[in-house]
Formats: sequence, structure tokens, C-alpha cells
Amino acid sequence: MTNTATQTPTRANNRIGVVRDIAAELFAEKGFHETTMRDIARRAGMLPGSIYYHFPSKADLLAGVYEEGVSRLLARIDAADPGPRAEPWARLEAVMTAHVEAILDRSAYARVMIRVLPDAAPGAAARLIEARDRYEARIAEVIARLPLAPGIDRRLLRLFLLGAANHVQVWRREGGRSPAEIAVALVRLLRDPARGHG
Amino acid sequence: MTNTATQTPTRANNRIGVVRDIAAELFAEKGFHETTMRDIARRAGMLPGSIYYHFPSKADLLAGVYEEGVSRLLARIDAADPGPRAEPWARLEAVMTAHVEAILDRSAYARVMIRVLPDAAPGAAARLIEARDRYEARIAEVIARLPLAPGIDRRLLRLFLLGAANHVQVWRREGGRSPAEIAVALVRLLRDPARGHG
DNA sequence: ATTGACACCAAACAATCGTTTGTTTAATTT
DNA sequence: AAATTAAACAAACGATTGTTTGGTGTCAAT
Repeated sequence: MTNTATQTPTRANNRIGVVRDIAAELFAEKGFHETTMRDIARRAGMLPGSIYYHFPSKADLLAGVYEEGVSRLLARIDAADPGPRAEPWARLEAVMTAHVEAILDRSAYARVMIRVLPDAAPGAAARLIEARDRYEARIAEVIARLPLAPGIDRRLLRLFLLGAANHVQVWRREGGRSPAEIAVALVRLLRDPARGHG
Repeated sequence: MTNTATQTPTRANNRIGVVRDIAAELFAEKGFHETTMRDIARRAGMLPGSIYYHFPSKADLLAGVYEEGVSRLLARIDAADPGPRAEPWARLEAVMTAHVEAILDRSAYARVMIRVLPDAAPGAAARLIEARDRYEARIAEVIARLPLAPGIDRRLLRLFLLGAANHVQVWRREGGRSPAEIAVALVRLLRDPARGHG
């Protein structure tokens, strides 16, 4: 079995991944409009026009990054999720830890989804929103299992939770608390009363 | 005292306010890089070059909007704040209500501060960060008075709170919950345990 | 009446943007 | 070996960007 030719190493579709990776990094670092096709091409070692062989437009490139980002983020969530039979709050803690770790990662895909709003590229906004919803539904699934006090709106809880978690990307500095510590503190703040004896 | 000339109604510095208001609206709606000097000039009924009589650059215009935004936001917070002698949680509720109302307002100044990140305009980033810090210090002041359970990090609490509150701008739709309802729900989530009998 | 700052206009500047076009090289298929 | 296709290059396109330059009418003070 020394046959190495059967795994279809067609030269196709390898640089397209490189281009998308680089676009993800630059979109995450600088934003969509602040990143030019020339920036991406330069880092990929190719010419600006060559990108258009792989992606029909800059907006489509962003959509591709977004959708790949959701897939990767969901994969990380799935890997961290202890499953519906685990204790619900511990489950949320595990999932949120994976989330915070992902958006602070050097892998840029998750960061793009938080930094770049759908209206940055009107031509691809629908695809971006759909991808985002697909992810939020996964989080909603975990929140649905939480035993909550009556009157607590689970949708509001989800939006607050994601808002607080995603904001970490803005204020977190190297050398501070670890992503896991941050996530745990956040979940604990919701689970246990923050109020002391007043 | 019918002297109306002492209040220096020199015709100067009236359109500069209009230009800044319009810039605030467009920056809030579309973002910094997505807004052109021509967009602003058109809405102000003047020519692009004329803006440079009032502001030396686009980045400086953004800084002006930012700083005016902080001033207005602080004014609203001050007006809503019942003061340090009020019950601390009620105080936070009042202040956060004012905050959420401001960032959903048609007045665009507060919205710019949340939508446009300092690194959008490197030339003015220092001024933007300074303005933002000035505001966050005001919130920290209110949080400092809260009676909290031991082990709760007040800085983390502040960052989570602002992250969750600012995220409202992304998901809130017309006709949904009122800003006040949202703010109250958010504070209550921190003050009271969300957890039910599990 | 003259002056001088003020607040703009008119027109252009160089640079950069996303994108298109025609061509070329190298790998694969026939 | 010939034909085909994938994946790029090379070079430009028109449009738009932030900004500059020089002129102009208007108003307040002299």
C-alpha cells in the first residue's frame, strides 16, 4: 500500500484555503473595509486579480470566511459540550469557555464573526446573518436546559451572555486572566447571586 | 441688560456643530470607513473641501464626535443618577437605563462610541481611548458602591455589564422591549440569582 | 469707506479602491 | 503526443478616496 496517488492530491483547492485563512486574519485584525484585496494578495504571495479566480467578489470572500468560522466554532463547541445529560450549568460553563477561548484564539475565524457586522458587506449580508443565527441557535440549545427562576427570559439571557462574552475581545490584554477564568466568572455571575448582604 | 452682543454670537462656529452632528449620524449608521467626507458634506449642504475649514482631518472629525458623545452621555447619566445616597442597586438600574436609552436613541453620538472602535482611525486612537475611559470610570464609580458577595471582581462585572448592554444595539428591533425594560432585566439578572430550583 | 478675518466655493490633486481583461504556465486528461 | 483545464500573472480599468490650493463673497470692526 505505497500508493500515494489515490488520495486525489489534485492541485486544486489548496490555495483557496490559504487565501481564506489570510482574509480571515486580516478581517479580524483590521476590519472588512480596512482590508484591501491587495493586502490579502500580498500575504498570499499572489496578485490581486488572482483572488477572483477563487472568489467572485470581496463580499463573497467575507461570506466564505464567515461560514467557515461558524463551522469551526461549532466544532469547538461540540467538542467541549459534555452533552445534555450533564449538569446544565456545568455544561454552559464548558461551552462558554470554549467560546471565549475561540474568540481570543490566534485562529482568526471566530474573531471575524464578532468584529465584522453583516451590514459591512450588503451584498453578502443575508449569508452572514444566516451563519450567525446557526451559531446562536446552538447556544440557545444549551440555555434552554438551564433551571431558571420564574420570569427569566432565556432569549435575553442568551443575548446578554453573548454580548458580555464577545466584548472580551475588546478589553482583554495579554497576561491577564485566562479565557477559561473569564468564562467561568461570567457564568458564575449569572448562576449565583452577585449581591452581598446589603 | 438688553446687551445681546456679549455672548459672542459671531457667525463663527455654527455650521461646525451641524457638520459634527451629521458626521455622528453617518458614523453611527455606516461606520467610519464606510462614510466618506463627501457623504457628510452633501448632507450638510456644502462642499467636501469646506469641512477642512472646521476639522483638520477625517480622524480629527471622528475624535470630535467621540468626545462630544462622551460629554452628552455623561450628562444623561448624571441626570439619571439618584446619587451616592440612594440604594446602590437602584442607582445602577437608573444609570444603566439611561445608558441603554442613549445607545438606542436617534441621537447618534452615543452610538458612534460603541460602533466605531479606536483602531479605525489610528491617527486619533489615543483621543478616542481617553474619551472612552472617561466614561467607563463614571460607571465604575457606581459599581464601586454595590454590596457584592465576596470574591466578585468589580472590574469584570463592569466589563460584562457594558458588553451586554452595548450588544443591545446589534440585536434590538423596533417594537420589542423598551430600553428601560432591557436595562432593568439586565441589572436584575446580576442582582438576583438567575438559577431556579435545580 | 476700508480692512481683515471668517466661512465657504470651485476645482483639482495624487493615491488607492474593487474589479476586469487577455495571456501564460503547468498539471491533468484523452 | 495532443487537447484541455486549473491557477495563476501582467496590466490596466474607471471610480472613489481624503485632501489641498487658490479664490470669493460676507460680515464685524475700524
